[in-house]
Amino acid sequence: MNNNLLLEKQLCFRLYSLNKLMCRLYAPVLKELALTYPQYLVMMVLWQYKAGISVKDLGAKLDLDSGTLSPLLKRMEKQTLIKRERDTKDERVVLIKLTQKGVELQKNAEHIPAKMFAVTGLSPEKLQELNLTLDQLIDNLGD
Amino acid sequence: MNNNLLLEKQLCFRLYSLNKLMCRLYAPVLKELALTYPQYLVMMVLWQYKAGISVKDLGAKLDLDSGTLSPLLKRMEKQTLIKRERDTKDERVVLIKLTQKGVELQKNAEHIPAKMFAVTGLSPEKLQELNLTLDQLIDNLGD
DNA sequence: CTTAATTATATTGCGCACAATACAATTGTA
DNA sequence: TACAATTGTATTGTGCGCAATATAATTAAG
Repeated sequence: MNNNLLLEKQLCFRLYSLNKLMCRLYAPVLKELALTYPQYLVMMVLWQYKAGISVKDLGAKLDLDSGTLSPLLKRMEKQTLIKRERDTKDERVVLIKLTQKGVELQKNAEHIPAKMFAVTGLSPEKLQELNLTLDQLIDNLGD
Repeated sequence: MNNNLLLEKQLCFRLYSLNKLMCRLYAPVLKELALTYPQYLVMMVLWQYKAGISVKDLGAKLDLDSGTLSPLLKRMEKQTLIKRERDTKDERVVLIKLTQKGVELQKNAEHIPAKMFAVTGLSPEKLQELNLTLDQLIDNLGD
């Protein structure tokens, strides 16, 4: 009797469950900023690239394609968090830039990382070690 | 300048990325069984509970609610992998049972765990250690 | 200069996740 | 025995994630 197909044995199920748990823990915190979880990830990139970034480069950072990003960015534009404008140098490129509202939202987000770290219940050392292991795994899976 | 909002620092982003990478790695393997990733998780539970299991208990094992499971199970029923029948003891309960086709599919899935372990590039010891850390984290996040 | 290939983005369709709601079956309580 | 509360499942609507396809702009090759 082969028992390798037990749910409890699967690394993939742990990652699947943890990702869902994380999303649920972030949801109420992000609701105060009127952001979804993927939108929060986009905002983190944009807060880092305040000069603007193309959809392509944004997709490379988040590992998402235009099929996901196009509608997501349109929703964010409707909330006036971002602007979308064609690059005059290359009309194929759409540049994403924060609006003033989007820039200012960062102040309301700066408390989040510490708050979320606290709920993990991990020590800083253990978190650091886990992050390194996960980075190695991401690398092995051919990111 | 607060740099805690960098994507690269987030545990949650690593879990988000890894879950997506895992899904993509499983997709071509599961396509041979005509299963999606969540359907594969459901099948693993059903292969373990061959006598049948209620939607509620299935949802408890997978941490999914009826809003996700109901349509998913209907699609699996349409593929004749499962049967859905009301419990005569309590008509509110819907029992999920494998069909003969569903039972036999297990043979075609037994090679998957070893194959997926190989692509992680982790040693058995490292995998074991990671699984324990993730279980602890799942526990801390209040599963 | 033309035309073929490439690139960047958008669109469509499908399958999850999940909040919110609805509803029928069961249980608890007076 | 009424009838209120609870339980188990289904439905609706929104937002991803991604494969497949389309299209316009740019670049490459001859």
